[in-house]
Amino acid sequence: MCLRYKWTGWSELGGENGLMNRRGVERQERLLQALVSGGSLHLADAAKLCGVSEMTLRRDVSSRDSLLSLMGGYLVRRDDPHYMPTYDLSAQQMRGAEIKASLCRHALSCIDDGDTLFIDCGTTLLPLASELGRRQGLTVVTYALNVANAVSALDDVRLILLGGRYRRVSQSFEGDDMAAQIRALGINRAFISAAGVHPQRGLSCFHFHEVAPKQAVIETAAQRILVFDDSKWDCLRPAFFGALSDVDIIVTHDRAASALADIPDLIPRLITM
Amino acid sequence: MCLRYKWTGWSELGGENGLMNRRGVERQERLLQALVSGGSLHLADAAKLCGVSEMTLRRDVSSRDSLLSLMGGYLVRRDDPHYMPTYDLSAQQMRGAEIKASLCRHALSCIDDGDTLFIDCGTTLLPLASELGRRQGLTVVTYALNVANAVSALDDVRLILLGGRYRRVSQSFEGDDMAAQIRALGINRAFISAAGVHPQRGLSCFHFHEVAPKQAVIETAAQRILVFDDSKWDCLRPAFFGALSDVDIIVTHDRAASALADIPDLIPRLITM
DNA sequence: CAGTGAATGTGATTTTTTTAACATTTCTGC
DNA sequence: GCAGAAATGTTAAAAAAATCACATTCACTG
Repeated sequence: MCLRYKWTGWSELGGENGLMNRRGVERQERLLQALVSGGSLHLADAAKLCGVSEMTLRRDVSSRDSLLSLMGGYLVRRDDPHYMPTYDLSAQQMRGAEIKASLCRHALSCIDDGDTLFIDCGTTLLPLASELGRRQGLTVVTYALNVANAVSALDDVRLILLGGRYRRVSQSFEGDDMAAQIRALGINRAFISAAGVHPQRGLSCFHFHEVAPKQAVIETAAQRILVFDDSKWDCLRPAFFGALSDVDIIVTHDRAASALADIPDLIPRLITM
Repeated sequence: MCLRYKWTGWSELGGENGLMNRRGVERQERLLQALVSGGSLHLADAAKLCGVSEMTLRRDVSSRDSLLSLMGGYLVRRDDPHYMPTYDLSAQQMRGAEIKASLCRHALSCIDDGDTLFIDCGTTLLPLASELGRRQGLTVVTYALNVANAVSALDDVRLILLGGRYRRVSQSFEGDDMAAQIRALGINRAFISAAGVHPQRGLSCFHFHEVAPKQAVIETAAQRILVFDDSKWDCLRPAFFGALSDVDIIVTHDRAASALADIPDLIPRLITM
């Protein structure tokens, strides 16, 4: 006889709002460890390993503080938004990602085997970093954690990370002597990003700690390649780091490309799509 | 009139054995680009994006030469280590992970709010790094990429990464002046890992480039905490970096713990489980 | 040690994904 | 334009996963 007058159900308690219990945390710890080096684990196997039912694991995973997630019956580590900017790509986001990817395809064509590249921070150049496996004998210099992670996955590419204090906002490092370190390296080709590109005022970014490395690279690299998408065109950001004429090549498209094409005697060479 | 005398069905032709057609390859190219930096895409979104039915994409994906794969309704890159199925997760491995996690729980109890910690490379201390969110005002110094990634996810922890040339084998960086940088920092508590711990010969690791930072830390840190599991006990590895008496605290258990407990006048304090 | 609430298990139900079979459209060479 | 093949769409059935409702177990407290 259904006399339970105030039953609210487990959903409310244990669902997406709740926190995991002690043993739940322990289980998660185990599974997380099992997946440290990536990979996925079928729910049934995981349940057998932990000695609990699938349902229990489902409940663990659905708690708000879980670091695991379940997709199609497989447990995977919940994506760190840090270096997984596009987790669950909707059609909208895809557009932006596709644009960046196509910019990077063009940028990739500038690269020769054996180059020593600099890759700037931000998300624009991330697809470039992931595609470098197609060239031989490359060395990549960067001060961005997300770029370093992408490059670290490529077996044939040497990686040099300029360390220092980590800045979450830009996912990059800030160091006193970064400029000096950059000057000590022989950078062949530098891929530079910008949060703002203005026809008169030139290149700017959000964070002041990015200025020193950017300028050091502009100063020392043999070839400087600016890559930016339309959303940055005609924008001013707090920290200026250079002029349009400080770069040798510009990779962009659409609005920015046609505006740039109209500038007479533009110094950088223009690559558009 | 069903006179088709030799109809074998599509399954045989288009299934796992077949190759993709021209447009299929184009579609895949597009989707692959969208997923360059990892992540996943729901089949329905992908279908909308490509302007075809879900079924068509399913057929693309199931062709032998596809670089995409489908898990639980989501498209992912087939080579993405994040989604690689982990087939053989033996109770053995699981046990190792569990041991490391429990060692790290003990290590965590050594930490006070406001500490400046050093965390060594390897997998042993990885669970420690992920748990640091429980303390306030911490600063973490490391030269390991995996540790840096774990710490970068924690909002309240300052991270200082000692950069340089990346070494895949140890997921850490090698730099000329790393020792100098470490000496310039005020490290409060250093968590040190070792690939080999020998009762007489002391502490060793696999890679020579780890020796300089480890020794610099041992030399300068206020408190040195060695963490290792049983599999390292009584082992000699190529590169020696210190003696047992160079550390202040040892966190371990089982075989190693009882052997150490038998050593008279052992200098480091022992924490076991 | 009964009683309570949290944690977990079980099986039915609903939803989603996968597969299969066949219809329809598009392409290609003549 | 037409035949035939290739590519894609549509629908139904099967399989798997996710959710739900409630039963059971466990760990405590008084």
